[in-house]
Amino acid sequence: MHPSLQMIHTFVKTHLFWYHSAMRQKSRLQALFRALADPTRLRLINLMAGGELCVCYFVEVIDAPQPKISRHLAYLRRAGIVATRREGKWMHYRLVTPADPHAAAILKKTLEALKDDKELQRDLYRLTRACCGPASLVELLGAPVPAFS
Amino acid sequence: MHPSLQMIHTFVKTHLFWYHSAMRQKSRLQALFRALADPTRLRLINLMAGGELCVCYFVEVIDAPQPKISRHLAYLRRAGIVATRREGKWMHYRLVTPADPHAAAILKKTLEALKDDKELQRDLYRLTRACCGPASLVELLGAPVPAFS
DNA sequence: GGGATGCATACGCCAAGGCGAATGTGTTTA
DNA sequence: TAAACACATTCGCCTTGGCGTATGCATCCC
Repeated sequence: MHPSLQMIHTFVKTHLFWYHSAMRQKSRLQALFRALADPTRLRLINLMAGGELCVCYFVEVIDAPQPKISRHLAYLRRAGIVATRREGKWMHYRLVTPADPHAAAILKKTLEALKDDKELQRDLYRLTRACCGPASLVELLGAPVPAFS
Repeated sequence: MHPSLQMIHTFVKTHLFWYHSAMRQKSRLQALFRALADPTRLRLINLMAGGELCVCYFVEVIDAPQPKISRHLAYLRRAGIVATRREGKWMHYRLVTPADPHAAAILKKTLEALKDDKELQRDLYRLTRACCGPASLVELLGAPVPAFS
């Protein structure tokens, strides 16, 4: 490869995150499956199925270190499955429908499957407690009330 | 852990492959997604969609070293996505429907998605040539004629 | 402005798994 | 029975990505 092209490639690989991840994926489907092939990410997706949530709820419900949650959310964002919205200190994450209709259909089926999982149903229960129960994050931290279904 | 239990666990982990892989998977879905998160395996699955095939066709169509094909087929077998049938020297691989109806639905959607992929359509074209075209595997090696649709 | 809060990223370590090359195993054929 | 064939497995190397820990960055509050 020509030196200047090598430099460009190195720059792209180092700095342009989205371009880099787009270059690496052989197919949209493969990227989707890699994103779904992790238990924590499946839990996150299941929690977002009811509507957008801010990170503190994920940390509370999943009961994992915050960097772990953030890393998985970043992975989902790179895969184009979730989008973010900033509201002051809080970052809200929500599911987005993939552009590829096939990927969208597979993600939809996946969400239906997650809905039937016992452990993931417990996550949703813990989410309602984190939001609305006694000593909820809403009143403890002033966290924004999620508008989940 | 009690020493004897540790010994059992070590034995299981070393020798009982199925049990080990079953222990490791947090959920059926995660195992399915890991199996689908590879371009070669997606190509294999797409080729099997029309019916069972023996390994030589995969090697011919994918144009990859035979051990690579065998390794990916073994991965799919461990994931419970394919089954095998021996016929003399030849090993036939076929798709099987997962026991979990959700996994089955997702796999079905995936197969539909693969059907629309241009590159994978070229694989199917190459398969017809490998079977039925001039200098096909059927007449070169006496390979069994696949009964694909 | 300075601390506190909410979240993101960097770093080092480790396991999973993909690859080519070599070798092993089971079956047919000569 | 030995060679040929079809396929499976093993080995060493490397990349991906998961994790905890520490740190960086942005925003809000006093």
